[in-house]
Amino acid sequence: MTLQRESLPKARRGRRPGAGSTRQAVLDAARARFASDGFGATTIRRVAADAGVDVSQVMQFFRSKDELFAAVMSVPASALERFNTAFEGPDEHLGERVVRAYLAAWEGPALDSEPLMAMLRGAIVNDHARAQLRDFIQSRLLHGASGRSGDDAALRAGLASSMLVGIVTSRRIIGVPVLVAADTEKLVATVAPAIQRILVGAPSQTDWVKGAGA
Amino acid sequence: MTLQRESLPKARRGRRPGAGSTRQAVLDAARARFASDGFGATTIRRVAADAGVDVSQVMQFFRSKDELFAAVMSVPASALERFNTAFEGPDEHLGERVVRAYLAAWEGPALDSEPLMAMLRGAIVNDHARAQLRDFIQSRLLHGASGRSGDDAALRAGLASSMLVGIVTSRRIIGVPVLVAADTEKLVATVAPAIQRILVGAPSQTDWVKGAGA
DNA sequence: CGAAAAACTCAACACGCGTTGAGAAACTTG
DNA sequence: CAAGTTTCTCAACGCGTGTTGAGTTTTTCG
Repeated sequence: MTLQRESLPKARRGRRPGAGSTRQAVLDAARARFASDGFGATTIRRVAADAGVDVSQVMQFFRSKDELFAAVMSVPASALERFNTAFEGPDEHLGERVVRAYLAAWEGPALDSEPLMAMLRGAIVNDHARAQLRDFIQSRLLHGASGRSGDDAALRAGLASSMLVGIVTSRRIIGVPVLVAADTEKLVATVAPAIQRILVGAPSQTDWVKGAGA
Repeated sequence: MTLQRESLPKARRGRRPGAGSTRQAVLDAARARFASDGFGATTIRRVAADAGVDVSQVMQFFRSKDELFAAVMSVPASALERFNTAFEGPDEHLGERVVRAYLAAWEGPALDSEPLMAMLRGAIVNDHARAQLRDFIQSRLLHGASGRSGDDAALRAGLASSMLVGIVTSRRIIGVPVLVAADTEKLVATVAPAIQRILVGAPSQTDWVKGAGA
C-alpha cells in the first residue's frame, strides 16, 4: 500500500479537484440560460448569479463564453442514438418514427432537450452552434442514405430533417399559435405521411399512422 | 404661384427636406447588413460606415436601432401578394406553386429577399422580428384555410409554411451542404408532393410536378 | 504541522455598444 | 443679403460586456 504511487514520476500533491459541485451548478445554469435566452442574450454574469457563484469562477472552469457554450450545446448521445434507430428501421412507418423522434427530442425532459434548444437558438449567431446544427442535419443523411432507394437519398434525408427542424422551431421558438396549440399526436398524424413521402419516394393509400383516425 | 402657400397657417421656410439620398443609402446599407449579419451582429456604426455617413445621421433619420430594423424588415408587398396567389389557386399543383413561391422569395433579387432574410435572422433575438415571422406563418393560414378541406386546414397551412421556412433556413443560413448543392428544380420535384399531401389531405399516384421525371 | 494546490473573492480593465447634444455647413426662402 | 430650416460633423457619455489578475481561504497531501 505504501509503495502504490512510488513508481510514478510526479505524484501531485495538494487539494484534489473538489467534488465538482460548483462546476456542475454552473453547467446546469448555463444550459438552462442558453436554451431559453439564446447565446447573445445570455451573459456570464447571469449564469454565475443563477449558479450562486462568482463571475470569475465561470471563467476558471470554462475558459471563455464560447467554451462554456460548447460544453452545454453538445447533442446528448442518448438523443443521437434514438435518431439513428428511428432512421434505420424498415420503410414501413418510417415517417412516423422519424417525426416522433424529432418531436420527442425537443419536447422531452430538460436534460435532453435543452442542449438541442441551445443549439437551435445559437445557430444564427454562433459559428460553433451553426456548424453543429449543420452536422446534425447532415449526419442524418449517412444513416438515412444507407440502403434507401435513389441516389438522392441523402438529399431526401436532409430535406426531411430541415422540415422537421422548421416545425420544431415554429412551435418552440417562434411560437406560432396553431402549432403551439396542436397536440403531438395530431402533428404526427398530419406530418408523418409527408415525411414518409420525402424519405421513400413511393406514395401509398394505406394509413401511415396507427391511431390517426379522425 | 405667389399665393400658393398663402392660406397655410405656417408657411415653412428654409431648406426643404433634401433629396433623401442619404436616408436611402442608410436604408440600403442597413438592409444588407441585417440580412447577412443578423440583428445582434449588425452595429449602427457599421451601417453608417457602409453608407458613408456619420453615426449620428442614422439616429436622426431612424430614431433607434429597433426602428431602423423595423423599417428594413417589413415583408415587401409584392412578395406577400405572390404568396397569396400561390395559396389561392386550384388544388392541382398547389404544392408545387407553394414550394416555388417560398424558394423564389428567399432566392430572388436582393430587394425582395433581404427583408425576409433579415426577418429570419432576427427572429430569434428580436421581438419585433419574431412577431413578424409568427404573423407571416400564421397569415398563410387565412388564405390557406379558406375553402380547403378539413377543419384542420389552418394547422396544415401552418405546418407547410414552417417546413418550407425550415428548408430555406437550412439552405441559406445554416448552409447544409446537400441542400446548398441541390438546384431549385430538384428541390421542387422532391418537396412539392409532400407539401401537397400536407395541404390537401388526399394522396394520389399521379405526378405532381410537370417536368419532374427522373 | 507545513507546504502545495485547488477553490473562491474582490476589484478592476479595456472595449464596443446605442445614444445624445452642441455647433458648423449647406440650402431655401423672404 | 438675412433669416430660417435642415443636413451633417465631432466628440463624448453611460452602460454592460467578456476577461484578467492579485490575494484569500479551504482542502489534501507528505
